[in-house]
Amino acid sequence: MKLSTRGRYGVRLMFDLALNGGNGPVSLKDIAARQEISEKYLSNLIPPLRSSGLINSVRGSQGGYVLGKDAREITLKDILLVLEGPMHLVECAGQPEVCNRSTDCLIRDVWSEVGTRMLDALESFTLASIAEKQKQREEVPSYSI
Amino acid sequence: MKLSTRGRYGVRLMFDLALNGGNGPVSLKDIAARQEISEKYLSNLIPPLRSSGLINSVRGSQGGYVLGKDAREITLKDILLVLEGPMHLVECAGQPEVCNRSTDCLIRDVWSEVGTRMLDALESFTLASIAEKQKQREEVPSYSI
DNA sequence: ATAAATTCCCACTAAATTGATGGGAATTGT
DNA sequence: ACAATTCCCATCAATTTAGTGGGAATTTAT
Repeated sequence: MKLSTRGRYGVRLMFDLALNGGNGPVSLKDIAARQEISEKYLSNLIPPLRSSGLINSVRGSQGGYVLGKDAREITLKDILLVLEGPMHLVECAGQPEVCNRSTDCLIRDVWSEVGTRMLDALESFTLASIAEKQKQREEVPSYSI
Repeated sequence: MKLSTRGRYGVRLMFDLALNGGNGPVSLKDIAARQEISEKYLSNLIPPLRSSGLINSVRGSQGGYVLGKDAREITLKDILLVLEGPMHLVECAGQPEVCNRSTDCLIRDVWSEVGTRMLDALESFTLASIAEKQKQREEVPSYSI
């Protein structure tokens, strides 16, 4: 039940875009450098992010990527659904026809419930809200010695 | 982010025990037959379940397994933790030392929060509560034609 | 005693998923 | 023209997961 690197790196990519995308497109090279992730690996995450509208691209020199919509409207759920596929805990959560035992179908309801709560939690975080927290943290001086 | 078969089958095994363990130990063979899962595969799940106290075993002919404690005290979280290991969404959720970038550490808090909510959801289901739901479902006549 | 049923414990193989990399064509600003 | 980029093909390696095999030990029933 671990999140794959694909999902984790994707979120960092998007978060980096949210923080650094203020003035023009940001190149993958820059993101990769800041996040210390192989540019090559990140490039694999681009197509799904782009085709789902979460990012837009600008080709050519000085090109790069920008968020496809406002950071307040992009949630972790959005990003992870695109990169990890439907996040049902079990296959049959969406397709009842896979499951023909009654006891099993009962348990399926349980998985659905848990999955829903998980997705709700993921949906409650937007790129903007995470960035906001970050800002607050930087403002408040540390009390440690 | 799918649950592995290990976890799913493990829950079904435990649920089967909760339903059929009223009179004496239940053999793996019976569980495997009812749940339509290879007995061999199920046998792999036994050692961790046993060493964690979720089940007890009775060896020899007429032997089998019984729940290690009351069905009201066994949650899905208990079962999945034993079979799938710590369910942090990311490695560093428990060990901050793995992560040395501030932006990353911020996101780590997010993963922790989501993980906590997920575990809370899993903890809210006990074998007894699931069995109870099952009973209710069987009592209520269906209104479909 | 013997046989049958059953847990228990070793290890191994096959399949699927995930992580990571390579190379080159197309596009665009300088 | 050139350099910086996205873009799109594909491949390889590593890890995890699924599933199987065989036999020793234990206990009950006959």
